[in-house]
Amino acid sequence: MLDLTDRQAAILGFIRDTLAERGIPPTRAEIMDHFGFASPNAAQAHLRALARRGAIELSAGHSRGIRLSPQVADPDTLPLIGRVAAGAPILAVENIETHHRIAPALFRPRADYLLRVCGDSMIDAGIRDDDLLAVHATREAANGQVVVARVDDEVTVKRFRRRGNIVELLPANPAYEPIVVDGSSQSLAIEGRAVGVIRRDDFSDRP
Amino acid sequence: MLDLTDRQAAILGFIRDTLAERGIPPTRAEIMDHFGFASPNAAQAHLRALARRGAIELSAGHSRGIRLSPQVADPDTLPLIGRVAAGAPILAVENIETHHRIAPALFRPRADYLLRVCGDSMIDAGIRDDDLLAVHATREAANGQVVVARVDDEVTVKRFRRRGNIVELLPANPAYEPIVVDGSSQSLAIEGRAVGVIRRDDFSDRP
DNA sequence: TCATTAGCTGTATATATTTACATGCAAACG
DNA sequence: CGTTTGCATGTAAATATATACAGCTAATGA
Repeated sequence: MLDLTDRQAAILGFIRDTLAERGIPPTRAEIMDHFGFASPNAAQAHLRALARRGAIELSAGHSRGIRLSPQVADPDTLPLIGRVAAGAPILAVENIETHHRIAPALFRPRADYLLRVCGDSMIDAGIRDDDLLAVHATREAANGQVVVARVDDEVTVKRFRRRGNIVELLPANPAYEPIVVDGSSQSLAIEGRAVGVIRRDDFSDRP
Repeated sequence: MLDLTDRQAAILGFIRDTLAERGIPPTRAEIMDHFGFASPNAAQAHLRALARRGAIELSAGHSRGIRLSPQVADPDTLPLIGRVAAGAPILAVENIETHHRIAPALFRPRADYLLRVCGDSMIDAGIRDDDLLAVHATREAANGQVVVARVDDEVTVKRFRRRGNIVELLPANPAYEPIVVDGSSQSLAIEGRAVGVIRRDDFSDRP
């Protein structure tokens, strides 16, 4: 995912540890001491490498100006995907609205991201407009599971059903029609499986 | 709780904000700039005052050596309440099944605990058996809101409606009857308001 | 083979940061 | 009434910190 060398991973680990133990990131000199470097510049070079790889962000001119990037910072956050740009991978940066502090392991299997649900086509399955759907990223789906699918660049949430060569994407709402994909005229890709839902709502019956 | 002056609370708030926005605590000079002080010593004096009151901890000789004390740093877990023992306060230790890593501030107003839902009496409001209901602990409820209420030692989740002296607790499922409390024969206590729901489920239509 | 990258040493310096000291005013406390 | 506390100004110095420059070795890929 981030493709760090062992050494870089160790430096990143030290930053994480310092943050956890002292509440502040380390200075170059502290990194130097911890790893036994003879020059603060060794630490500086590592930090720049980590920044280049997106593991950390550096803020110039400020002491301890090191911040862990969101994915690295807290393994207990999930990116929230809003409107998915046509053609872009779901997890592309431009689709990420924000990160929420929710342990991915709260769900089984583990959630990889949250997807904001648009429309009420799955309402009978208890999935409502504006819900945050917890999604496990996988290409595989079994009949009856609710999946995040991409049909001709359009991302949709539906119940999956395969019959021989034909895949049906079934809404859970009588007002909607099933999507039938025969594999030749349209392209279909399974992006993930729904593993949970989060709703922020006071359930009030008055607007 | 901590008995801070307004000014001290403002300083503490700025430290918290800086931490949230930049990932590092502010320096004395940054505090000075933000509040328009003419001297970094004003900030220094405030920090010492906050440390004396236990709101923060200072580590001498280190830049940005400010850390929020545990009580001040907002906790990022919510207790999960399972079966509520008769007579015990909801948040009593014996009711807490476990803690889940979910930011309380993900919900508005802030969630104080999660309650495992038993039964499907609120299914038409999208609250299902075994869901985790995010609850904001409060004694107050407005008509139409979904509340956690205690009627004669029994804890239940229902929609709240008051008509004069009579309170109705309405299920969202035609198979159930409303609970009517007239305030004399039965005791009623509002424990909190529903502010969200978390479901761990793959939504599969097969058991 | 040459450019690039990772991973360092060593030196130097500008600047960021903490922190002590001296001082003042107003309000609260015993 | 004297003392402490909250809230500041103003100055100065020690020290913590970031960061540039110059160079080195070994491994890697074009």
